[in-house]
Amino acid sequence: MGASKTPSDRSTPPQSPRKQERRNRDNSVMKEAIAIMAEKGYAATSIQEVADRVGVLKGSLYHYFNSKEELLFRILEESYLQMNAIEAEVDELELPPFDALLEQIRRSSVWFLQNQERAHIFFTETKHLTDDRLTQAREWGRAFERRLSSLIVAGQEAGSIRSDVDQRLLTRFTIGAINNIRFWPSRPGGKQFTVDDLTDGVVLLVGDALKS
Amino acid sequence: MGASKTPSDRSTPPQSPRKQERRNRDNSVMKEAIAIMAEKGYAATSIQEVADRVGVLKGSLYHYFNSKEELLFRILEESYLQMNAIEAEVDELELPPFDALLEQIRRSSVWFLQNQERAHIFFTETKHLTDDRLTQAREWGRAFERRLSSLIVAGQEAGSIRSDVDQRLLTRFTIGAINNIRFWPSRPGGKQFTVDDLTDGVVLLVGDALKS
Amino acid sequence: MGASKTPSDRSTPPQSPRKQERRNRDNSVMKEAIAIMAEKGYAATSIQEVADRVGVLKGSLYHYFNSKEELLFRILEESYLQMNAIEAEVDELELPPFDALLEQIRRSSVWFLQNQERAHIFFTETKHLTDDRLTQAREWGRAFERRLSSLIVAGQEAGSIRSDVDQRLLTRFTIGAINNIRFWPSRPGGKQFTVDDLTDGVVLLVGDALKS
Amino acid sequence: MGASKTPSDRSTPPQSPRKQERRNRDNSVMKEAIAIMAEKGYAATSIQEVADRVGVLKGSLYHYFNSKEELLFRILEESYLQMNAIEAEVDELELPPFDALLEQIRRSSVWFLQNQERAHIFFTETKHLTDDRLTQAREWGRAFERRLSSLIVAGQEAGSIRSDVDQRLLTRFTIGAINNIRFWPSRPGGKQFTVDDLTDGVVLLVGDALKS
DNA sequence: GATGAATGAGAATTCATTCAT
DNA sequence: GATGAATGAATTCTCATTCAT
Repeated sequence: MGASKTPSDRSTPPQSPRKQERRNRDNSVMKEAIAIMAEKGYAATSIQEVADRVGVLKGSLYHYFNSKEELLFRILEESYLQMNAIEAEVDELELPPFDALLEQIRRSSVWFLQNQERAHIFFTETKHLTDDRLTQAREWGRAFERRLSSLIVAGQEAGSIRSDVDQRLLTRFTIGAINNIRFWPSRPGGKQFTVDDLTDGVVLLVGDALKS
Repeated sequence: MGASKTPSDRSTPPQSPRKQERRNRDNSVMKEAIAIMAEKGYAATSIQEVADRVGVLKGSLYHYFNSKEELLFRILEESYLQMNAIEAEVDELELPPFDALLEQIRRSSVWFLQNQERAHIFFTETKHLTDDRLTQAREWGRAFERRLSSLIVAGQEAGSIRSDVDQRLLTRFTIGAINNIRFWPSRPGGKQFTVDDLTDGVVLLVGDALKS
Repeated sequence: MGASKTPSDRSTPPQSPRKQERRNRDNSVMKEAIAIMAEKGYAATSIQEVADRVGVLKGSLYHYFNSKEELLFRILEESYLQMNAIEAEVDELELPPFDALLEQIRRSSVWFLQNQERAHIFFTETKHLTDDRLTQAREWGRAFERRLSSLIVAGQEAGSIRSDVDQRLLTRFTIGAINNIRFWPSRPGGKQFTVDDLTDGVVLLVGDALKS
Repeated sequence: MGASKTPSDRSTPPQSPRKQERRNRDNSVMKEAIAIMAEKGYAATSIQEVADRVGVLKGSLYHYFNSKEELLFRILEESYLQMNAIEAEVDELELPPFDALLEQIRRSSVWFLQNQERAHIFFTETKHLTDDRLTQAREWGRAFERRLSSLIVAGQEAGSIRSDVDQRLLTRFTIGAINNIRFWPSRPGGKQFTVDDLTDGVVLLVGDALKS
């Protein structure tokens, strides 16, 4: 009956020196869910599939989250927290606006490149949340935008950023450039670029586009 | 229009002075499908919902397409054909590379802004195709990239486009900027930008970023 | 795979004498659902089971209702409407209060005995409704109670019904007697009582209990 | 109230000062299970919910019972034992049949009113038992009926209870009246009745209905 | 072309129960 | 006794698709 299961099959270790093997599924659940959702999108991702990859029955996954939507929310939240931490780091550098903006672009880009799947989900799947979760996640996005916007406005006031283009357009242009960097490494074949190659690229290009 | 279900349908015109109704239905199917898929994504869009909006029963939709995937493919194909037509128009102008690139950006942006939903689906839902349809749609995207790439390379050779950044990065940067313009008008409140405002913006910014 | 559809396949049945066999499932669905829910209770009744008895796949049942709860509501609603019609009939007789009450008891009892399953569900499963449906169903019950109550009060005022017991107790006692009649025929073995035997019984007993 | 509960069951506690904690948990399990099952019904009651209210994890509950069905059985059994004790008390009074019957009604009613939830479960959820447990619980119900029946028959023979109605109908009428008293206090608003008000009511009404 | 009942597969979720720790 | 992860089966509901009429 059942499909093997026999988790107690061990027989080798007599006492029990490692009491793991249980808990860390939580990480595994997040990891697999992120991988599948990034590839197929939230709606096309089935709990079954996540369970298969984690190696548990689908019902068991509900020990780790209460609903598929909550799982998505957690993924989004983690991403937000990490991106938020990056903002805080840049703040501490107390750079002048334009430099802060470029530093923010650089660090965000690095994070996006190192967390392509998370980043993709963040920009793509928020719409599947509902109610409070949707409200909150949208607020995260807005906060990110507000922040870039205020750096840009400050740069314009300081004269380091061009003023012949409306700050809202500059902001969206910049956000777009950052968001899109997650697609840059995609096409394999041909020599790969390093993360630094890519980030240097965006920073340079966006910098030249925005400077006054 | 709204509800009702075409009450004028039966009995009156014997021959066929209204071949248009058929056409209209067909257009209506595409239109509603685009609206819903842009909003919710392909996977979360149900045929039922499209049928409701069109005002037909679910089963009847299969007179207009053979499968949901084919419907998606048709949407994508239409978009591709229109974007392709734009490329052809730009070609006919026989401009020097950099100018051709900027003109291409401008016209693509206009199209993206006027067809936000289509554009969104194009960049977002291709992954849900399978087999031949997937292969073909991917090829469309690659062709678009190749074309921009060749303009950029030509511009670099002509000295009008910067050469201190790898052409592949310049290409992706440019594509990203175009793709992202579909999000620019989003936030309502505050004065709206016209399509021209926005296109002038991208062209200016990308131009300044790429010029040598 | 794709294509096909073969719309010209028809050819076999020329006229088609019997066009039934399809629609009347609706009655069948209600009937089987009532039987099972009366026996096991709403919560322990599975859609699967209903489908099995109706002879369709479970998914197909959703052509007949939108949710299990709606199915329950429909059963309850039908019962309510029938019981309501009985009240109206009694009203038309324009009897003095006590006689009206007894007539109401008699006719309700007949209905309860002839619709034991429905009646049982009505008194037992309302609690599984939610929101608006719950509110409405509760209101039905309250209306039934209010009506009996007003007949009893009128009887008290007319002197035909005892006044040494609070009318609310008389009302509940009467409702209880009616509700419980659905259990009277239960135990088989021994000679069965006819519906008339049983109704004569309740009317007589409740009448003697209430008369002044 | 209370009564029995068989506190002397297990081997007289040896030492252990806070053996009560255990007892309390056990009581708490019964108490919460009764509350939830009375409200939602057995089938709609989840072990999870009981555990939540008790303040233990789901799995831990299985120290207190072997299965959900056994839990139900225990609830039913407790009720039966208490009702049985009431019968015994009435027996000891050695009253003439009709008086014994009324006394039985009175005391049963008091118990039902003071144990509404238990009583409700008793009359409502027995059907969810299976096999031996079902057989036994049904026997309890039948014994209760048999007893009332024999009092009624004796009353008829003694001439104190009416003989113009078949004793089986009188029995069911009486049982119904007792069973239903658990619903009498329901509707709040307006002045509440005391337990005595209510019991006096049933006894009076049933008495008048049955007397010869 | 349109209808609408039916299919069959699969979705998310719940749940009683077990068991090693 | 208690924990909590896991099971395995079942449950409600959804959906793309078919097809006789």
